[in-house]
Amino acid sequence: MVLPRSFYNRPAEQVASDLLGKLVVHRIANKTLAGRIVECEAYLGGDDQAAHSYAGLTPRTKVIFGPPGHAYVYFIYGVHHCLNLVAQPAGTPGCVLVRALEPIEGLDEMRRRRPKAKRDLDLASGPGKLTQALGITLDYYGADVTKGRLTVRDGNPEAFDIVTSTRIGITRSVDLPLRFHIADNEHVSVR
DNA sequence: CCGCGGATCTTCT
DNA sequence: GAAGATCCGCGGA
Repeated sequence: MVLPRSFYNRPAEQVASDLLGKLVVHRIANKTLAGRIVECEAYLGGDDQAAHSYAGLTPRTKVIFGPPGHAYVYFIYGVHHCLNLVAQPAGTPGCVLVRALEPIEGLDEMRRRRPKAKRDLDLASGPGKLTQALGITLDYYGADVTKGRLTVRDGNPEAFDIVTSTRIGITRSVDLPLRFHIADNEHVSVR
């Protein structure tokens, strides 16, 4: 079942924690590419200086200030795309960076899209890797993930432990405990 | 195994 | 101008 918009209409850290175990599903070129979210990070409004929305409402960040349940995709270091899911009600910035997926469906196609991945563990174990593996680009900036080709769905209901830690790769607001990942999962980007 | 730097686009100072 | 929510290949230990 596709997650409803109400799922995202909550504080970003709550959405981030609850996104663990859910599936990111992309239908492209008659194929279905799907991965289980094993790691993500919340980016907040207010005092969170690491959040892109901290710069205010700009053409790039406007989707973060918009209604929940949409994709915020951006291009970084001239090389990589990163996928975020917008949380919290319209007018209140907040989003969740999807940092790592465990490949579930369409492995052959993912391998084709990530020729540099030596092992399946390298297919989607990082924010730039997973967008390449699933074929997610700026075309999905602002896309509604409650319908269409890119969606987020319920996963296997098996239980797992959640580990909370500080976020990775940022230089400001580094001490906030806003990174969440599934315990003992091999596909997490940094262990 | 570890550390360094290149890639080369977008946004902001 | 410079830095950035990254990844990969190279060289050295």
